[in-house]
Amino acid sequence: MYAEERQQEILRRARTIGRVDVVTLAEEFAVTTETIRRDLTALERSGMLRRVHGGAIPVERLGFEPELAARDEVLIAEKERIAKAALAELPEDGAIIIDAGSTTGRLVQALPADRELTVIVNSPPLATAMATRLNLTVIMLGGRVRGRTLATVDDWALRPLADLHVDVAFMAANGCSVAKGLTTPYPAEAAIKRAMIGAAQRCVLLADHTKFANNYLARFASIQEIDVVISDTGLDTGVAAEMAAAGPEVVRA
Amino acid sequence: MYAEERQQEILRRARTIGRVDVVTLAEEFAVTTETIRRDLTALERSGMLRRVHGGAIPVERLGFEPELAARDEVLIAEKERIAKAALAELPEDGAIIIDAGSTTGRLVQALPADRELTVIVNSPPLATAMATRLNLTVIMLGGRVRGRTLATVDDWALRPLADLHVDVAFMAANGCSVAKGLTTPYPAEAAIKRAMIGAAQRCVLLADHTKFANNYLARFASIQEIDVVISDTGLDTGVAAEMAAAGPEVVRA
DNA sequence: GGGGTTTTTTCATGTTCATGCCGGTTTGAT
DNA sequence: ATCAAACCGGCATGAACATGAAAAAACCCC
Repeated sequence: MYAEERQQEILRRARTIGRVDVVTLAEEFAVTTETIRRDLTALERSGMLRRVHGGAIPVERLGFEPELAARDEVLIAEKERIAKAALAELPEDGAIIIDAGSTTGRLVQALPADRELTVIVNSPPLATAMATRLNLTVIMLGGRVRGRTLATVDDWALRPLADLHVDVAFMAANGCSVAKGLTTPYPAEAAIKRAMIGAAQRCVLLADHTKFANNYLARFASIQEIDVVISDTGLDTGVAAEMAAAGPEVVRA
Repeated sequence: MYAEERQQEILRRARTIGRVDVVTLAEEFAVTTETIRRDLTALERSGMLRRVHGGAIPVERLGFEPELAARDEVLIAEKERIAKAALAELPEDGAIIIDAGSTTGRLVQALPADRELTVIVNSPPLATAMATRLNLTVIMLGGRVRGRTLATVDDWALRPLADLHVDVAFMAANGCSVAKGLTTPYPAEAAIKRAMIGAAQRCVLLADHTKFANNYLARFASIQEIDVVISDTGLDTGVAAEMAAAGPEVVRA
Protein backbone atom coordinates (compact mmCIF):
# COMPACT_ATOMS: atom_id res chain seq x y z
CA MET A 1 0.00 0.00 0.00
CA TYR A 2 1.34 3.38 -1.01
CA ALA A 3 1.55 6.28 1.38
CA GLU A 4 -0.87 8.18 -0.81
CA GLU A 5 -3.48 5.43 -0.61
CA ARG A 6 -3.09 5.18 3.11
CA GLN A 7 -3.59 8.89 3.55
CA GLN A 8 -6.69 8.83 1.41
CA GLU A 9 -8.07 6.03 3.52
CA ILE A 10 -7.20 7.85 6.73
CA LEU A 11 -9.00 10.91 5.46
CA ARG A 12 -12.02 8.83 4.47
CA ARG A 13 -12.21 7.32 7.93
CA ALA A 14 -11.76 10.63 9.65
CA ARG A 15 -14.66 11.99 7.68
CA THR A 16 -17.00 9.06 8.26
CA ILE A 17 -16.19 8.37 11.87
CA GLY A 18 -15.43 11.97 12.75
CA ARG A 19 -12.05 11.27 14.26
CA VAL A 20 -9.01 9.03 13.99
CA ASP A 21 -6.34 8.13 16.47
CA VAL A 22 -2.73 7.41 15.83
CA VAL A 23 -2.36 4.09 17.64
CA THR A 24 -5.42 2.44 16.10
CA LEU A 25 -4.44 3.52 12.62
CA ALA A 26 -0.91 2.25 13.14
CA GLU A 27 -2.25 -1.15 14.15
CA GLU A 28 -4.74 -1.42 11.33
CA PHE A 29 -2.32 -0.40 8.61
CA ALA A 30 0.48 -2.39 10.22
CA VAL A 31 2.91 0.48 10.28
CA THR A 32 4.48 2.39 13.12
CA THR A 33 2.92 5.38 14.81
CA GLU A 34 5.57 7.64 13.36
CA THR A 35 4.41 6.83 9.87
CA ILE A 36 0.84 7.59 10.79
CA ARG A 37 1.90 10.81 12.41
CA ARG A 38 3.65 11.84 9.24
CA ASP A 39 0.54 11.02 7.27
CA LEU A 40 -1.58 13.10 9.59
CA THR A 41 0.86 15.97 9.40
CA ALA A 42 0.74 15.81 5.63
CA LEU A 43 -3.04 15.81 5.65
CA GLU A 44 -3.10 18.73 8.03
CA ARG A 45 -0.70 20.56 5.78
CA SER A 46 -3.14 20.26 2.93
CA GLY A 47 -5.85 21.55 5.19
CA MET A 48 -7.96 18.41 5.35
CA LEU A 49 -7.45 17.51 9.00
CA ARG A 50 -6.81 19.23 12.21
CA ARG A 51 -4.13 17.55 14.23
CA VAL A 52 -4.81 16.98 17.94
CA HIS A 53 -2.93 15.22 20.67
CA GLY A 54 -3.46 11.51 20.06
CA GLY A 55 -5.00 11.72 16.63
CA ALA A 56 -6.81 14.06 14.30
CA ILE A 57 -10.22 15.50 13.50
CA PRO A 58 -11.53 16.55 10.07
CA VAL A 59 -11.62 20.33 9.79
CA GLU A 60 -15.28 20.49 8.87
CA ARG A 61 -16.12 19.09 12.28
CA LEU A 62 -14.71 22.13 14.04
CA GLY A 63 -17.42 24.69 14.53
CA PHE A 64 -14.63 27.19 15.01
CA GLU A 65 -13.49 30.40 13.41
CA PRO A 66 -15.34 31.36 10.27
CA GLU A 67 -14.76 35.10 9.88
CA LEU A 68 -12.32 37.28 7.96
CA ALA A 69 -12.91 36.08 4.42
CA ALA A 70 -10.03 33.77 3.68
CA ARG A 71 -11.99 32.04 0.95
CA ASP A 72 -9.95 32.25 -2.19
CA GLU A 73 -6.61 32.40 -0.52
CA VAL A 74 -3.69 30.16 -1.20
CA LEU A 75 -1.38 28.34 1.20
CA ILE A 76 -3.90 28.63 3.99
CA ALA A 77 -2.46 25.77 6.01
CA GLU A 78 1.05 27.19 5.78
CA LYS A 79 -0.06 30.64 6.78
CA GLU A 80 -1.95 29.18 9.68
CA ARG A 81 1.17 27.47 10.92
CA ILE A 82 3.26 30.58 10.44
CA ALA A 83 0.76 32.62 12.41
CA LYS A 84 0.74 30.08 15.18
CA ALA A 85 4.50 30.08 15.40
CA ALA A 86 4.45 33.86 15.50
CA LEU A 87 2.44 33.78 18.69
CA ALA A 88 5.62 32.79 20.49
CA GLU A 89 6.97 36.25 19.74
CA LEU A 90 4.06 38.06 21.36
CA PRO A 91 4.99 40.09 24.43
CA GLU A 92 3.20 39.30 27.68
CA ASP A 93 1.58 42.66 27.45
CA GLY A 94 2.41 45.92 25.80
CA ALA A 95 2.07 47.12 22.25
CA ILE A 96 2.59 45.53 18.87
CA ILE A 97 2.25 46.48 15.23
CA ILE A 98 0.59 44.14 12.79
CA ASP A 99 1.22 44.92 9.15
CA ALA A 100 -1.43 44.40 6.48
CA GLY A 101 -1.34 41.04 4.74
CA SER A 102 -3.02 37.68 4.53
CA THR A 103 -0.56 35.88 6.78
CA THR A 104 -0.72 38.62 9.38
CA GLY A 105 -4.49 38.28 9.06
CA ARG A 106 -4.21 34.74 10.30
CA LEU A 107 -2.12 36.02 13.17
CA VAL A 108 -4.92 38.36 14.12
CA GLN A 109 -7.29 35.41 14.23
CA ALA A 110 -4.92 33.52 16.47
CA LEU A 111 -4.31 36.27 19.00
CA PRO A 112 -5.07 35.01 22.51
CA ALA A 113 -7.89 36.57 24.47
CA ASP A 114 -6.06 36.62 27.75
CA ARG A 115 -3.44 39.27 27.14
CA GLU A 116 -3.91 42.97 27.33
CA LEU A 117 -2.37 44.18 24.12
CA THR A 118 -2.35 47.40 22.21
CA VAL A 119 -2.31 46.66 18.52
CA ILE A 120 -1.42 49.15 15.83
CA VAL A 121 -2.68 48.31 12.35
CA ASN A 122 -2.99 49.99 8.99
CA SER A 123 -5.53 47.59 7.56
CA PRO A 124 -9.26 48.32 7.99
CA PRO A 125 -10.30 44.66 7.78
CA LEU A 126 -7.83 43.68 10.47
CA ALA A 127 -8.98 46.54 12.65
CA THR A 128 -12.56 45.38 12.24
CA ALA A 129 -11.67 41.83 13.15
CA MET A 130 -9.96 42.86 16.35
CA ALA A 131 -12.18 45.72 17.45
CA THR A 132 -14.67 43.61 19.37
CA ARG A 133 -12.01 41.72 21.27
CA LEU A 134 -12.18 43.07 24.78
CA ASN A 135 -8.57 42.49 25.67
CA LEU A 136 -7.25 44.42 22.71
CA THR A 137 -6.87 48.13 22.26
CA VAL A 138 -6.86 48.65 18.53
CA ILE A 139 -5.24 51.71 17.02
CA MET A 140 -5.85 52.30 13.36
CA LEU A 141 -3.40 54.27 11.27
CA GLY A 142 -5.31 56.62 9.04
CA GLY A 143 -4.63 57.68 5.50
CA ARG A 144 -5.65 56.78 2.00
CA VAL A 145 -6.86 53.21 1.71
CA ARG A 146 -5.26 51.36 -1.15
CA GLY A 147 -7.73 49.18 -2.98
CA ARG A 148 -5.31 46.45 -3.88
CA THR A 149 -3.89 45.69 -0.47
CA LEU A 150 -6.48 47.31 1.78
CA ALA A 151 -3.78 49.12 3.66
CA THR A 152 -3.61 52.78 4.58
CA VAL A 153 -0.72 54.81 3.26
CA ASP A 154 0.54 58.37 2.95
CA ASP A 155 1.21 61.09 5.39
CA TRP A 156 -1.56 60.49 7.92
CA ALA A 157 -0.47 56.96 8.45
CA LEU A 158 3.17 57.88 8.51
CA ARG A 159 3.17 60.75 10.91
CA PRO A 160 1.78 59.05 14.03
CA LEU A 161 4.30 56.26 13.66
CA ALA A 162 7.08 58.71 14.33
CA ASP A 163 5.76 59.21 17.85
CA LEU A 164 5.18 55.56 18.59
CA HIS A 165 7.27 52.92 20.21
CA VAL A 166 6.05 49.33 20.27
CA ASP A 167 7.58 46.10 21.50
CA VAL A 168 7.22 43.95 18.41
CA ALA A 169 6.26 44.56 14.79
CA PHE A 170 4.84 41.64 12.82
CA MET A 171 5.59 42.45 9.22
CA ALA A 172 4.59 41.10 5.85
CA ALA A 173 6.52 41.42 2.61
CA ASN A 174 5.98 40.56 -1.03
CA GLY A 175 9.59 39.65 -1.58
CA CYS A 176 12.45 38.66 0.67
CA SER A 177 16.06 37.80 -0.08
CA VAL A 178 19.40 38.22 1.63
CA ALA A 179 20.71 40.32 -1.20
CA LYS A 180 17.77 42.65 -1.69
CA GLY A 181 16.16 42.57 1.72
CA LEU A 182 12.41 42.97 2.16
CA THR A 183 10.56 44.40 -0.80
CA THR A 184 7.10 45.40 -1.99
CA PRO A 185 5.87 46.60 -5.38
CA TYR A 186 4.38 49.76 -3.86
CA PRO A 187 6.65 52.61 -2.75
CA ALA A 188 3.88 54.19 -0.69
CA GLU A 189 3.52 51.05 1.36
CA ALA A 190 7.25 50.69 1.66
CA ALA A 191 7.34 54.03 3.43
CA ILE A 192 4.79 52.88 5.97
CA LYS A 193 6.51 49.58 6.53
CA ARG A 194 9.80 51.34 7.04
CA ALA A 195 8.22 53.57 9.67
CA MET A 196 6.64 50.55 11.35
CA ILE A 197 9.97 48.83 11.67
CA GLY A 198 11.50 52.02 12.97
CA ALA A 199 8.87 52.24 15.69
CA ALA A 200 9.44 48.69 16.91
CA GLN A 201 12.01 47.28 19.25
CA ARG A 202 11.87 43.85 17.68
CA CYS A 203 10.78 42.94 14.20
CA VAL A 204 9.26 39.63 13.12
CA LEU A 205 8.72 38.82 9.45
CA LEU A 206 5.89 36.49 8.49
CA ALA A 207 6.45 35.15 5.01
CA ASP A 208 5.54 31.87 3.36
CA HIS A 209 8.21 30.20 1.25
CA THR A 210 6.93 31.61 -2.05
CA LYS A 211 8.00 35.09 -0.95
CA PHE A 212 11.66 34.18 -0.98
CA ALA A 213 11.80 33.68 -4.73
CA ASN A 214 11.13 37.25 -5.69
CA ASN A 215 12.26 40.80 -5.27
CA TYR A 216 10.13 43.85 -5.95
CA LEU A 217 10.52 47.51 -6.69
CA ALA A 218 10.64 49.11 -3.29
CA ARG A 219 12.82 47.88 -0.48
CA PHE A 220 11.77 48.74 3.03
CA ALA A 221 14.22 46.83 5.18
CA SER A 222 17.41 44.82 5.01
CA ILE A 223 17.61 41.33 6.38
CA GLN A 224 19.78 42.59 9.20
CA GLU A 225 16.96 44.72 10.55
CA ILE A 226 14.77 41.68 11.09
CA ASP A 227 15.04 39.76 14.36
CA VAL A 228 12.96 36.72 13.48
CA VAL A 229 11.86 35.31 10.12
CA ILE A 230 8.98 32.87 10.30
CA SER A 231 8.23 30.82 7.21
CA ASP A 232 6.95 27.34 6.44
CA THR A 233 8.69 24.06 5.79
CA GLY A 234 8.52 24.76 2.08
CA LEU A 235 11.38 27.18 2.58
CA ASP A 236 14.59 25.77 1.17
CA THR A 237 16.99 24.90 3.99
CA GLY A 238 19.87 26.41 2.11
CA VAL A 239 18.07 29.71 1.82
CA ALA A 240 17.12 29.46 5.47
CA ALA A 241 20.71 28.91 6.51
CA GLU A 242 21.94 31.76 4.35
CA MET A 243 19.33 33.99 5.91
CA ALA A 244 20.19 32.93 9.43
CA ALA A 245 23.83 33.67 8.73
CA ALA A 246 22.85 37.18 7.74
CA GLY A 247 21.32 37.90 11.11
CA PRO A 248 17.78 36.90 11.98
CA GLU A 249 16.65 33.77 13.69
CA VAL A 250 14.82 31.66 11.10
CA VAL A 251 11.82 29.52 11.99
CA ARG A 252 10.39 26.98 9.56
CA ALA A 253 6.91 26.26 10.94
CA MET B 1 -12.03 11.54 23.65
CA TYR B 2 -9.54 14.23 22.75
CA ALA B 3 -9.21 17.48 24.61
CA GLU B 4 -10.29 19.39 21.51
CA GLU B 5 -13.40 17.31 21.09
CA ARG B 6 -14.30 17.81 24.69
CA GLN B 7 -13.78 21.53 24.44
CA GLN B 8 -15.86 21.66 21.30
CA GLU B 9 -18.67 19.86 23.05
CA ILE B 10 -18.36 22.08 26.11
CA LEU B 11 -18.67 25.11 23.88
CA ARG B 12 -21.68 23.64 22.13
CA ARG B 13 -23.41 23.01 25.42
CA ALA B 14 -22.56 26.41 26.75
CA ARG B 15 -24.15 27.94 23.70
CA THR B 16 -27.30 25.87 23.78
CA ILE B 17 -27.92 25.82 27.51
CA GLY B 18 -26.44 29.22 28.16
CA ARG B 19 -24.01 28.15 30.83
CA VAL B 20 -21.96 25.18 31.97
CA ASP B 21 -20.63 24.22 35.36
CA VAL B 22 -17.38 22.54 36.19
CA VAL B 23 -18.62 19.68 38.35
CA THR B 24 -21.36 18.52 36.00
CA LEU B 25 -19.01 18.59 33.04
CA ALA B 26 -16.38 16.66 34.97
CA GLU B 27 -18.90 13.96 35.80
CA GLU B 28 -20.32 13.68 32.31
CA PHE B 29 -16.97 13.53 30.59
CA ALA B 30 -15.53 11.31 33.33
CA VAL B 31 -12.53 13.51 33.97
CA THR B 32 -11.44 15.51 36.97
CA THR B 33 -12.54 19.06 37.60
CA GLU B 34 -8.99 20.27 37.01
CA THR B 35 -9.17 19.07 33.44
CA ILE B 36 -12.48 20.80 32.90
CA ARG B 37 -11.06 23.95 34.41
CA ARG B 38 -8.18 23.74 32.01
CA ASP B 39 -10.60 23.32 29.11
CA LEU B 40 -12.60 26.32 30.19
CA THR B 41 -9.45 28.36 30.54
CA ALA B 42 -8.40 27.37 27.04
CA LEU B 43 -11.79 28.32 25.64
CA GLU B 44 -11.67 31.61 27.47
CA ARG B 45 -8.23 32.22 26.00
CA SER B 46 -9.64 31.91 22.53
CA GLY B 47 -12.42 34.28 23.48
CA MET B 48 -15.30 31.82 23.20
CA LEU B 49 -16.30 31.65 26.84
CA ARG B 50 -16.26 33.86 29.83
CA ARG B 51 -15.11 32.14 32.96
CA VAL B 52 -17.22 32.52 36.13
CA HIS B 53 -17.01 30.96 39.56
CA GLY B 54 -18.22 27.39 39.22
CA GLY B 55 -18.40 27.29 35.45
CA ALA B 56 -18.54 29.48 32.38
CA ILE B 57 -20.92 31.26 30.03
CA PRO B 58 -20.59 31.93 26.31
CA VAL B 59 -19.44 35.45 25.53
CA GLU B 60 -22.29 36.23 23.19
CA ARG B 61 -24.66 35.84 26.08
CA LEU B 62 -23.21 38.82 27.86
CA GLY B 63 -24.01 41.70 25.60
CA PHE B 64 -21.28 42.60 23.12
CA GLU B 65 -21.58 40.90 19.79
CA PRO B 66 -25.37 40.87 19.42
CA GLU B 67 -25.46 44.64 19.57
CA LEU B 68 -23.31 44.91 16.52
CA ALA B 69 -24.91 42.16 14.48
CA ALA B 70 -28.43 43.01 15.53
CA ARG B 71 -28.11 46.64 14.64
CA ASP B 72 -27.61 45.69 11.03
CA GLU B 73 -30.75 43.58 11.13
CA VAL B 74 -33.42 45.99 12.26
CA LEU B 75 -35.27 48.44 10.08
CA ILE B 76 -33.39 47.33 7.01
CA ALA B 77 -36.02 48.49 4.57
CA GLU B 78 -36.24 51.91 6.19
CA LYS B 79 -32.50 52.36 6.24
CA GLU B 80 -32.30 51.31 2.63
CA ARG B 81 -34.82 53.97 1.63
CA ILE B 82 -33.05 56.60 3.70
CA ALA B 83 -29.74 55.75 2.03
CA LYS B 84 -31.34 55.94 -1.43
CA ALA B 85 -32.79 59.33 -0.64
CA ALA B 86 -29.44 60.54 0.63
CA LEU B 87 -27.89 59.89 -2.77
CA ALA B 88 -29.66 63.03 -3.96
CA GLU B 89 -27.36 65.05 -1.73
CA LEU B 90 -24.18 63.65 -3.27
CA PRO B 91 -22.03 66.20 -5.08
CA GLU B 92 -21.21 65.57 -8.73
CA ASP B 93 -17.64 65.12 -7.72
CA GLY B 94 -15.52 66.25 -4.84
CA ALA B 95 -15.20 65.05 -1.28
CA ILE B 96 -17.63 63.78 1.32
CA ILE B 97 -17.53 62.48 4.85
CA ILE B 98 -19.47 59.38 5.82
CA ASP B 99 -19.93 58.88 9.54
CA ALA B 100 -19.92 55.42 11.14
CA GLY B 101 -23.31 53.79 11.53
CA SER B 102 -25.59 51.15 10.10
CA THR B 103 -27.66 53.55 8.03
CA THR B 104 -24.59 55.24 6.63
CA GLY B 105 -23.37 51.72 5.87
CA ARG B 106 -26.33 51.34 3.54
CA LEU B 107 -25.38 54.59 1.91
CA VAL B 108 -21.92 53.22 1.21
CA GLN B 109 -23.48 50.22 -0.50
CA ALA B 110 -25.61 52.50 -2.61
CA LEU B 111 -22.87 54.84 -3.79
CA PRO B 112 -22.86 55.11 -7.58
CA ALA B 113 -19.92 53.80 -9.55
CA ASP B 114 -19.86 56.67 -12.05
CA ARG B 115 -18.68 59.55 -9.88
CA GLU B 116 -15.17 60.34 -8.84
CA LEU B 117 -15.49 60.89 -5.13
CA THR B 118 -13.13 61.25 -2.23
CA VAL B 119 -14.70 59.71 0.84
CA ILE B 120 -13.52 60.32 4.38
CA VAL B 121 -14.58 57.70 6.92
CA ASN B 122 -13.78 56.75 10.49
CA SER B 123 -15.15 53.22 10.31
CA PRO B 124 -12.86 50.35 9.30
CA PRO B 125 -15.69 48.19 7.91
CA LEU B 126 -16.93 51.03 5.72
CA ALA B 127 -13.41 51.71 4.52
CA THR B 128 -13.04 48.05 3.62
CA ALA B 129 -16.32 48.05 1.73
CA MET B 130 -15.34 51.03 -0.39
CA ALA B 131 -11.65 50.41 -0.87
CA THR B 132 -12.02 48.25 -3.95
CA ARG B 133 -14.34 50.67 -5.75
CA LEU B 134 -12.25 52.19 -8.47
CA ASN B 135 -14.06 55.50 -8.62
CA LEU B 136 -13.61 56.20 -4.95
CA THR B 137 -10.63 57.54 -3.11
CA VAL B 138 -11.05 56.38 0.45
CA ILE B 139 -9.41 58.22 3.31
CA MET B 140 -9.51 56.55 6.67
CA LEU B 141 -9.30 58.56 9.86
CA GLY B 142 -6.97 56.84 12.29
CA GLY B 143 -7.18 56.48 16.02
CA ARG B 144 -8.38 54.04 18.59
CA VAL B 145 -11.10 51.74 17.27
CA ARG B 146 -14.08 51.53 19.58
CA GLY B 147 -15.38 47.98 19.86
CA ARG B 148 -18.98 48.90 20.29
CA THR B 149 -19.45 51.12 17.28
CA LEU B 150 -16.42 50.19 15.19
CA ALA B 151 -15.50 53.81 14.78
CA THR B 152 -12.15 55.47 15.30
CA VAL B 153 -11.88 58.16 17.94
CA ASP B 154 -9.34 60.27 19.81
CA ASP B 155 -6.67 62.61 18.77
CA TRP B 156 -5.39 60.92 15.64
CA ALA B 157 -8.83 60.94 14.12
CA LEU B 158 -9.53 64.46 15.25
CA ARG B 159 -6.40 66.24 14.14
CA PRO B 160 -6.57 65.61 10.38
CA LEU B 161 -10.17 66.80 10.30
CA ALA B 162 -8.98 70.27 11.22
CA ASP B 163 -7.15 70.51 7.91
CA LEU B 164 -9.93 69.11 5.80
CA HIS B 165 -12.74 70.68 3.91
CA VAL B 166 -15.38 68.53 2.26
CA ASP B 167 -18.55 69.28 0.39
CA VAL B 168 -21.01 67.17 2.31
CA ALA B 169 -20.96 65.21 5.56
CA PHE B 170 -23.41 62.33 5.92
CA MET B 171 -23.89 61.94 9.63
CA ALA B 172 -25.44 59.41 11.95
CA ALA B 173 -26.74 60.01 15.47
CA ASN B 174 -28.13 57.96 18.31
CA GLY B 175 -30.54 60.65 19.36
CA CYS B 176 -32.07 63.67 17.68
CA SER B 177 -34.49 66.30 18.91
CA VAL B 178 -35.10 69.97 18.33
CA ALA B 179 -34.47 70.75 21.96
CA LYS B 180 -31.32 68.76 22.53
CA GLY B 181 -29.91 68.54 19.04
CA LEU B 182 -27.90 65.54 17.86
CA THR B 183 -26.60 63.28 20.60
CA THR B 184 -24.57 60.11 21.19
CA PRO B 185 -23.81 58.18 24.39
CA TYR B 186 -20.08 58.45 23.78
CA PRO B 187 -18.25 61.74 24.33
CA ALA B 188 -15.21 60.55 22.39
CA GLU B 189 -17.35 59.98 19.33
CA ALA B 190 -19.14 63.26 19.82
CA ALA B 191 -15.83 65.06 19.46
CA ILE B 192 -15.17 63.38 16.13
CA LYS B 193 -18.65 64.04 14.85
CA ARG B 194 -18.34 67.67 15.82
CA ALA B 195 -15.09 67.92 13.88
CA MET B 196 -16.69 66.19 10.91
CA ILE B 197 -19.50 68.68 10.80
CA GLY B 198 -17.01 71.49 11.16
CA ALA B 199 -15.08 70.28 8.14
CA ALA B 200 -18.14 70.07 5.91
CA GLN B 201 -19.89 72.74 3.90
CA ARG B 202 -23.22 70.97 4.04
CA CYS B 203 -24.40 68.46 6.59
CA VAL B 204 -26.93 65.67 6.02
CA LEU B 205 -28.31 63.63 8.90
CA LEU B 206 -29.40 60.06 8.23
CA ALA B 207 -31.66 58.85 11.02
CA ASP B 208 -34.54 56.40 11.10
CA HIS B 209 -37.60 57.45 13.07
CA THR B 210 -36.61 55.57 16.24
CA LYS B 211 -33.74 58.00 16.76
CA PHE B 212 -36.08 60.91 17.37
CA ALA B 213 -37.46 59.49 20.57
CA ASN B 214 -34.26 59.73 22.58
CA ASN B 215 -31.53 62.01 23.73
CA TYR B 216 -28.13 60.86 24.92
CA LEU B 217 -25.24 62.06 26.99
CA ALA B 218 -23.08 63.91 24.54
CA ARG B 219 -24.40 66.47 22.09
CA PHE B 220 -22.37 67.10 18.98
CA ALA B 221 -24.56 69.45 16.98
CA SER B 222 -27.68 71.55 17.17
CA ILE B 223 -30.50 71.11 14.73
CA GLN B 224 -29.63 74.44 13.16
CA GLU B 225 -26.27 73.13 12.03
CA ILE B 226 -27.91 70.45 9.92
CA ASP B 227 -28.91 71.24 6.36
CA VAL B 228 -30.93 68.14 5.56
CA VAL B 229 -32.53 65.53 7.80
CA ILE B 230 -33.43 62.28 6.05
CA SER B 231 -35.66 59.85 7.90
CA ASP B 232 -38.36 57.34 7.04
CA THR B 233 -42.13 57.54 6.86
CA GLY B 234 -42.32 56.29 10.43
CA LEU B 235 -41.28 59.76 11.54
CA ASP B 236 -44.17 61.64 13.10
CA THR B 237 -45.27 64.47 10.83
CA GLY B 238 -45.58 66.81 13.79
CA VAL B 239 -41.99 66.19 14.79
CA ALA B 240 -40.96 66.60 11.18
CA ALA B 241 -42.67 69.95 10.92
CA GLU B 242 -41.21 71.15 14.17
CA MET B 243 -37.79 70.15 12.96
CA ALA B 244 -38.24 71.83 9.61
CA ALA B 245 -39.26 75.00 11.38
CA ALA B 246 -36.00 74.92 13.29
CA GLY B 247 -33.93 75.02 10.13
CA PRO B 248 -33.14 71.92 8.12
CA GLU B 249 -35.01 70.53 5.19
CA VAL B 250 -36.71 67.32 6.31
CA VAL B 251 -37.15 64.32 4.02
CA ARG B 252 -39.39 61.36 4.92
CA ALA B 253 -38.25 58.59 2.56
C1' DG C 1 20.82 -6.25 -13.79
C1' DG C 2 23.72 -3.47 -10.78
C1' DG C 3 25.54 0.64 -8.43
C1' DG C 4 23.95 5.02 -6.87
C1' DT C 5 20.25 7.99 -5.47
C1' DT C 6 15.97 9.15 -3.53
C1' DT C 7 11.97 8.09 -0.87
C1' DT C 8 9.78 5.76 2.69
C1' DT C 9 9.79 3.54 6.92
C1' DT C 10 11.58 2.15 11.24
C1' DC C 11 14.09 2.57 15.49
C1' DA C 12 15.96 5.00 19.44
C1' DT C 13 16.36 9.37 21.79
C1' DG C 14 14.89 13.10 24.42
C1' DT C 15 10.97 16.43 24.80
C1' DT C 16 6.31 17.98 25.27
C1' DC C 17 1.54 17.36 26.53
C1' DA C 18 -2.70 15.99 28.94
C1' DT C 19 -4.24 14.60 33.01
C1' DG C 20 -4.52 13.53 37.79
C1' DC C 21 -3.34 14.39 42.52
C1' DC C 22 -2.30 17.32 46.52
C1' DG C 23 -1.81 21.34 49.47
C1' DG C 24 -3.00 26.07 50.13
C1' DT C 25 -5.98 30.04 48.98
C1' DT C 26 -10.14 32.40 47.47
C1' DT C 27 -15.02 32.71 46.91
C1' DG C 28 -19.65 33.08 48.01
C1' DA C 29 -23.54 31.30 50.17
C1' DT C 30 -25.57 30.65 54.64
C1' DA D 1 -18.45 34.80 60.55
C1' DT D 2 -18.17 30.36 58.98
C1' DC D 3 -17.29 26.71 55.99
C1' DA D 4 -17.70 23.91 52.06
C1' DA D 5 -17.06 24.36 47.42
C1' DA D 6 -14.33 26.17 43.88
C1' DC D 7 -9.99 27.77 42.39
C1' DC D 8 -4.90 27.92 41.74
C1' DG D 9 -0.17 26.36 41.28
C1' DG D 10 3.08 22.93 41.49
C1' DC D 11 4.44 18.37 40.74
C1' DA D 12 4.28 13.49 38.92
C1' DT D 13 3.51 10.33 35.23
C1' DG D 14 2.64 7.98 31.24
C1' DA D 15 1.28 8.65 26.65
C1' DA D 16 2.08 11.14 22.60
C1' DC D 17 5.32 13.69 20.08
C1' DA D 18 9.62 15.38 17.36
C1' DT D 19 13.87 14.29 15.46
C1' DG D 20 17.72 12.44 13.47
C1' DA D 21 20.13 8.33 12.15
C1' DA D 22 19.81 4.06 10.09
C1' DA D 23 17.55 0.56 7.42
C1' DA D 24 14.54 -0.80 3.72
C1' DA D 25 12.26 -0.08 -0.43
C1' DA D 26 11.68 2.05 -4.70
C1' DC D 27 13.54 4.29 -8.41
C1' DC D 28 16.55 5.18 -12.27
C1' DC D 29 19.86 5.70 -15.63
C1' DC D 30 23.38 3.44 -17.98
